[in-house]
Amino acid sequence: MTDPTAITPDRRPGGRTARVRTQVLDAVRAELAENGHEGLTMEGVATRAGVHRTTVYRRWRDVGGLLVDVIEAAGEIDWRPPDTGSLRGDLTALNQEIQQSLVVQPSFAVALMAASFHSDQAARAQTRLWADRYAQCEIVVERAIARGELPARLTDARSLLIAATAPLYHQLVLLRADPDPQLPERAAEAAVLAAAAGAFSARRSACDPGAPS
Amino acid sequence: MTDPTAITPDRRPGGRTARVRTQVLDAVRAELAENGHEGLTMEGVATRAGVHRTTVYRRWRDVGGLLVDVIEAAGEIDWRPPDTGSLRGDLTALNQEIQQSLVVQPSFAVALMAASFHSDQAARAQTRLWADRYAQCEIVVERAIARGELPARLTDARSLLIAATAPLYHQLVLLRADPDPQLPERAAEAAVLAAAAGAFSARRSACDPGAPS
DNA sequence: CCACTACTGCAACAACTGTTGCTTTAAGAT
DNA sequence: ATCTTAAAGCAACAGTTGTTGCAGTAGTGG
Repeated sequence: MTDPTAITPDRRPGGRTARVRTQVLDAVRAELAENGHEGLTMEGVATRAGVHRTTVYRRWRDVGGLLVDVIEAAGEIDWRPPDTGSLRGDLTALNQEIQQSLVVQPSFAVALMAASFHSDQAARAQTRLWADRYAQCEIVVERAIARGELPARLTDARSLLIAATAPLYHQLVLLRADPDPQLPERAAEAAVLAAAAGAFSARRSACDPGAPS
Repeated sequence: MTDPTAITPDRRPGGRTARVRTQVLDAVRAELAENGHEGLTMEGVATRAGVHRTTVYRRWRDVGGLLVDVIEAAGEIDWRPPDTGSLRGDLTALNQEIQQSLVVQPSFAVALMAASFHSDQAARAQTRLWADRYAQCEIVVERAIARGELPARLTDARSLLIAATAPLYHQLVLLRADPDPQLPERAAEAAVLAAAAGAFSARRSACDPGAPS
């Protein structure tokens, strides 16, 4: 007999269960792309996935649960920041990517942001995803430092990246301005100039491993 | 007899009608503050306002309609940007105000942003409100130019203001980072340095009255 | 091939949301 | 004071959302 308290909790990851999961997640993405995050309902997802309502309710509980799963799946695709040979070029390319993802209609990225206001779970999942992305981007700054484009080691990569990218999100997501084709480059340029002038340096934060206590 | 097609459309702005409106809008603000934008339901607002559901449905149609009214009311309070004597000081103070409004729990500002994803009407109303606020802030840049802190006339006020304030919204609203007491000053400083280095200058946009075609 | 049971499907249900026709109240005009 | 009618209240209704008990299906291990 199988011990119910064993480490293996008698789950069934294979076959139908897995198939239903992909069907449902695909349906979520499709609904999200088609109707925006407004039109994302448990009912709609279930119908499109060819699965019964009850199944979706039981396995994902609510819309937030669905989004968490989708967001985490999005985090698994491997992504590399651009490498153009200059900091300004890298940041501009990065911003263009961001602008692209925010401008396409319907925007999956915007839908995720909007939806993350719905559920704490989804919000946390998205925060994790973004933290990962920014961490991956730090290499851009490190390369710039290695090339001597920035004051050595005195630049806080995260702050620089935020400064470079934040205006895009602000304009397109929060202010809902019309996309400006020059903005990616201008925002990147401004961040580079600020960095060269010594902003983003010597951030006295909790995680300063170099400082002898 | 009163001509029904007269300019006066036989509205009744006074008395009960006005009283109901303030009751309902107060209720919206209270619900928003208490339960966040999630807990904002027509039913809840009506009950709290001591008014019947149908009344709220008929006059405001849906949650978006309620928010439009609240947002427009918020635009009517007169607000002045800080005036500390220096660009850096002004922007820092402005950012501190923004951070304050985003950090207080529960945040009315965040609730409005979250809610503006719900309805196009609310989104448009909020866009208008924000455009007003940024327009009001341009005086801060103009004063700095007048003081000679910035390269004369070559600075696009709007871009500078966006660069200075965007990181706050990005960190606190979208990334949901813990508030950093130094961020308002650092973001302001970075924007000032970038401006001094000539970013935000000579924006070639549609509204360039000075250029002879 | 068979038994076990995790997972899904189904159907009936309660709760909530928004609508509609009608009645009642009270603001504003005579 | 009285009349008119915009606006609010009321009640009954349809549609939607989420839950629950039970029955059926199909992985998984023997």
